[in-house]
Amino acid sequence: MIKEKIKQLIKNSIKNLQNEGKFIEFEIPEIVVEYPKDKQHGDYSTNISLQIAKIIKKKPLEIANILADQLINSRRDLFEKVEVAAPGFINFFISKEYLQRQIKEILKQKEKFGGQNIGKNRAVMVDYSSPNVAKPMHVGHLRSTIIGSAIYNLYKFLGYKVIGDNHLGDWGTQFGIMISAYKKYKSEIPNLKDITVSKMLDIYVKFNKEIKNSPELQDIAKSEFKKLEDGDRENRKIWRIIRGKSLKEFDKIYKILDIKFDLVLGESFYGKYLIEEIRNALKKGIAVRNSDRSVIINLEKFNLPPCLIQKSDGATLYGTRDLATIRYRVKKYDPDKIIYVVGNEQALHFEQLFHSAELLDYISYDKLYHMKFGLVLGENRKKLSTREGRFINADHLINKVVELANKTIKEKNPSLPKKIREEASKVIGIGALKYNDLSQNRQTNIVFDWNKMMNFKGNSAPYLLYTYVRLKSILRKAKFSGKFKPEFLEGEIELNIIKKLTNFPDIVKDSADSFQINNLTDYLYLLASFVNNFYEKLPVLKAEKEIKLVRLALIKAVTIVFKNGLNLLGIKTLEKM
RNA sequence: GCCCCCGUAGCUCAAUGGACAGAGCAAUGCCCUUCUAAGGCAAAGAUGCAAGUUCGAUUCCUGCCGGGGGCACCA
Repeated sequence: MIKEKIKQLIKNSIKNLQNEGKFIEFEIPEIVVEYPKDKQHGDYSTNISLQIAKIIKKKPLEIANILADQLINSRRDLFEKVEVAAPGFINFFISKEYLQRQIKEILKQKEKFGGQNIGKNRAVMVDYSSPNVAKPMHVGHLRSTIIGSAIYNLYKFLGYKVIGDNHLGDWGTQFGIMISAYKKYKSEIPNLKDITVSKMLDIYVKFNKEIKNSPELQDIAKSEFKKLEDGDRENRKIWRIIRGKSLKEFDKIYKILDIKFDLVLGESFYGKYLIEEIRNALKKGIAVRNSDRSVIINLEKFNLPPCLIQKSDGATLYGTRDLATIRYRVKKYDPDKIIYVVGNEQALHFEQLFHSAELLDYISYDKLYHMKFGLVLGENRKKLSTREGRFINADHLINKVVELANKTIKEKNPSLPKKIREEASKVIGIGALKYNDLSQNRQTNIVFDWNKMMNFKGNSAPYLLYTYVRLKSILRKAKFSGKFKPEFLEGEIELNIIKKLTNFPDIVKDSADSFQINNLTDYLYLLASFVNNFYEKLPVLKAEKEIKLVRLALIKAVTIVFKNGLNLLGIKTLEKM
């Protein structure tokens, strides 16, 4: 946590100067420490002197020089130099000795470098994946699943008590459609217990097409859902069987992706709280009942359309269940944050939901986060729609990527035994798939592109894994004994790698705080390119004894950080590929 | 019509209001008798338009153009 250290030092320096009467009284502005983009500008930088200059209307360079003097004198062990760059940037160059000590720290920590107890067991809930029952999982849910599980890992690593909840879409009018479709096409399904998910989808799509021609089918679907909600025995039975079948399919995907949840409650779980939910909202005067018997929460003061929580036929909606879910979660876990990993398209819904939850006094608005991401669009740049049967099946995608990985290994490394190859293809293929989603921050919609998904070069998981494998290969040939003399670690290439390694804890924290996992992927990619440059230029096995030992230590330290970093992304590491 | 997201190199992406806008793919030229060439090195290439705030704008404000999504009885 060098960033925090530097922040503290700056604060102290400013206070010292103020005590000496150097600056007139002013509030210390927010101190921001950055990682500069290139080597020339040092290892960390801040433009705090500019901020101060703005407040006290003095020359930034002058202030920067005074501050820099203070800083270097305060920690000669930490900084090699503290340099002022135009117009008011202060660059910190970490000292060689400090870096040499850091490699020992990293090696001491073995497999957990960067794990911190910032969370102190405070709870964070992550709501992710949440596919709709009775439909195949598609790429959109895959994004939520992958991003959600990474954010889960990050918070866990920081010491939070994290609860991952797969909030299944297993309730609502869409289920009314499913039940109606089943009843309509019953003759095609001799035994409900043998129904497959693809058959479910088939009749679902077929029924939706029919709705377009005869809109009265929509009403039938609604009433089937109402019956389900009211406890109709037949509908409950259909629901139970279809739900169970779907869950089995989902579990297969979660298993291959190596994704776990603490809770899989689903929307249906909250059925029993919904009447109370509506009554409660009415009683508090937050919700009102319209003349047609529907119930809404007015959100005009937030410039939002009202949130409907009960339909005129008495049935409940998405919003009702989500409110009940929040209330349940707060009561049971008292989370610091609830993070919803859901696509952009639901932005309005979450705005409504979060404001409603605050109005109802369940939880404050700023503890609720919609971690949104761009939609995955089809090749025609239009939204993929399950209803219309246009989607990319997650199952299919996973198989295809793993298959390609297998083929690639066969080409690149034909001597690798079949069994190892097959294990490696899973790690590489699924890693590539995950990395592709995690390395992007922007909320731009993504046009689904097979070529990109299958790109195993450059900034991709296979590149990171390749780097890791090569390091492991060296460690197999010359075992690292743990003994080395850090003072032999002094080449620029090696020191730059150590600098990078010491950033790791800061990067993990920043990624979690800002929900920007691509900070972490960018970091790992840059580290990998440093390392590739390193073993291209500097021999390890053939180096002189002390140099060899210290380089082995460096490699060992890098593998520790790599392993931690990749695991946080949900990517496993491997020994050979 | 109203609201939200987005517009950066030929393509896909990066950049808490900061330094010279970073990468990868594709295309060009080098490097496998040396720890896995899924690699390394070199050169080339970009902020939709117009004003504004600022010492400083890809980032913030306003307008326009372009793409996508959403707007109570779906989730």
